[in-house]
Amino acid sequence: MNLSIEKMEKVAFILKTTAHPTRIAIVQLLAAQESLSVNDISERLNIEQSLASHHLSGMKLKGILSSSRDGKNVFYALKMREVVDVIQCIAACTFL
Amino acid sequence: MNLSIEKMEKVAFILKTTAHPTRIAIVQLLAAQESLSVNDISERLNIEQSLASHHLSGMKLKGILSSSRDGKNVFYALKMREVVDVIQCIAACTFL
DNA sequence: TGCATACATGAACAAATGATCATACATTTG
DNA sequence: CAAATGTATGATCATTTGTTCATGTATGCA
Repeated sequence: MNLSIEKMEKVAFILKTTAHPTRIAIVQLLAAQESLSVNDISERLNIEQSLASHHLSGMKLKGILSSSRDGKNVFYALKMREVVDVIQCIAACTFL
Repeated sequence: MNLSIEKMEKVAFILKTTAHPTRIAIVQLLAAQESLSVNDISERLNIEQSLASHHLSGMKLKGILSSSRDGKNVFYALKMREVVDVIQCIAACTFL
């Protein structure tokens, strides 16, 4: 395939954005749920609202998630569904 | 589907280990070359020997690469070939 | 044995990251 | 409008990461 430097940097950027247990958990939730509010996520993952918000807005900023407000709630959804495959791919390794 | 906490941590660990332009470049080289010496790699990537060695030994420690000495040279090779697919998967995203 | 080549290692430092806390902003409801 | 609920943000701090430099170790060869 022979990736360019620029492409490798972008790939690294995406991998880095995904490479965290909490963020992987978020992707897993959103792979099954279409969209969830910040509260939903922070409750299900047992983390503080603030921390969830930080992770979510970061992932949105980097193009992995999208969000839309509905009343008091902000719902996040997967935008870059490819990350699901990436996670599944690594998770499928028998030696893990 | 439905990864355990432990599994998510392991996946994050692997992603983190891969998530760096230089390390992605190393994986790309080793996807095409079977095995390369530290010097080969540092020359092709235009980085210092010391830096290449740090990256390589880190990746070995984390199970992504293997190494074997042949005379004065130490040859590194891909051990966890799945990371190639992970990189290709992300790189294939049209929007990158 | 001594020197050159190839790698490894560890200290040191800057920069990035992750978590927490306090607080600000937005929306709905009384 | 005031209070309550849901979310965002920014400061702070500890930890991790990436890089460089100096130096150490291993192997081959004169």
